[in-house]
Amino acid sequence: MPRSATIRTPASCTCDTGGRILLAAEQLFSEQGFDAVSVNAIAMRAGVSKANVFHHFNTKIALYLAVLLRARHDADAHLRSLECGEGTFATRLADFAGNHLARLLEQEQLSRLILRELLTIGPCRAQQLAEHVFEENFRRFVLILRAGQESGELRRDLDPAVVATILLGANVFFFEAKTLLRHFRDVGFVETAERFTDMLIDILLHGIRPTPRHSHRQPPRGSGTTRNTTAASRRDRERK
Amino acid sequence: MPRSATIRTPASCTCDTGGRILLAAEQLFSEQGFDAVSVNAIAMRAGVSKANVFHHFNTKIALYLAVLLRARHDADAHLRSLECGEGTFATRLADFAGNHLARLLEQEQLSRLILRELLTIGPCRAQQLAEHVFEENFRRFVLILRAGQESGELRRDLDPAVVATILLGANVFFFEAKTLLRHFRDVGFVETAERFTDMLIDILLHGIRPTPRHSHRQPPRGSGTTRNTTAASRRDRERK
DNA sequence: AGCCTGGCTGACCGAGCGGTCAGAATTTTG
DNA sequence: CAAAATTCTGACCGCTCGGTCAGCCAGGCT
Repeated sequence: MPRSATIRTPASCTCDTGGRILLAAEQLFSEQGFDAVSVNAIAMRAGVSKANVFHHFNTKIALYLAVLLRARHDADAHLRSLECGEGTFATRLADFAGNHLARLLEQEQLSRLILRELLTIGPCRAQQLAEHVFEENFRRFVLILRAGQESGELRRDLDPAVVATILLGANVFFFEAKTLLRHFRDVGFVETAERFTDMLIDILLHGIRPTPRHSHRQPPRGSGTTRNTTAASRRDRERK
Repeated sequence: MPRSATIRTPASCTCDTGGRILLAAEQLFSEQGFDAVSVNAIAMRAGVSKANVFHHFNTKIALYLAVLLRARHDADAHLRSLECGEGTFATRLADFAGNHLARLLEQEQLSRLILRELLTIGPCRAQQLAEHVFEENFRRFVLILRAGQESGELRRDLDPAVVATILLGANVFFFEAKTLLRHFRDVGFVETAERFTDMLIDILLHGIRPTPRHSHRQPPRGSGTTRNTTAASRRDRERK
């Protein structure tokens, strides 16, 4: 039995051959999609023979599943590492939104891979896998929102799932369309994801209609030096 | 010169052979993407021979471009037909959001096609075409928002493009993820797009934090008979 | 030494791909 | 009616695809 029947453990994969294949596959799949990438191309980028790819992963689709599986593993590990329970509702919301968008952007290839999978309808391939990926984040987020409702910091007449959809959708669309948005006029917020998160949270919290609080601070457009920390120093104002 | 060199006019395409091919291609491309669909499959669904497909469209990619072109034509025509200028800012916003989401849903296949195109990075294929599709809608929307700022119904310290991104992103994500969201618990708004639009506009206008206005109307969860008209009868409350 | 085992490879296979072409079938034109 | 033009098809081409297979080669064991 020369073929490795067990799925390769997600860890320990940058030095051995299987890891190189997995890495190459991740890059190519997310750049061009499943169908457009040939096993030969993966083998060439990994610096091995095509037959060797089939030696490590029985079929092309098994390799694809391994890539998706590793994506899920990484996502879970990263998000769980910053499992936050402290802070006000607003700060937790901003933290979640900022971290979610940051992860989308820094794991650009995997994000595209999963979003592409989302568009492929039907019970085919690994849709349930992407489902698991999303459900974990979604539920964790809904929990934060529920807590906000119980503490009185979030309107009780809102469906938390709708709020979650709006926030996640804004982030995902920002990610999907940023190459397009960059070419539009009227758009100046593409390069700084933090500014987008700030404005998103601001809009979600206060709405877009004029209020006495917002009518006076007119020029927040100047790009100051508000950087580095994700969401720690930006919530000086507005608390409770 | 047997081949039709000129691109087929988008209209007049359900009876003649070229139209049948175009229709079949639109369905298959949007279901499975460009690479996963063979010309043979398109020909079979259209009920013609493969060679006949190449008789009407010189190459496979020319056929793909024709499909995208027709999508843009239809989108422009439909959206321009309801070019609204009357009503308050809130109603115009709700109208735009509702119509945008309705079009996403009713033209499901084409929407998926364009979103998939959006995920394929690089200067390849017809990305600039999708760019044109989006830019038209985006600018029209930003114009509505600018008008709201000038009339004092929208905060002047907000970047209109950010507001547009949030709203469009919510709709697009609702569309993309609705098959997934349906399987989640905590989610009960998937089947009725109108309810989602209502809550989205509500959140955008008023924010998610408790206000005296919203603290009393607790149970909007019951699914009444609020249907049929897109956004005409729903703005009885809240005006200026 | 011999041998075995597992990672690895070049050569190969059948299938299906996008695309071509000569010519049949049909319609238009004179 | 016949001729010309157009629409359409079956057979075919070169090519690449996912996948297979016999065997090479290095290292560990006895």
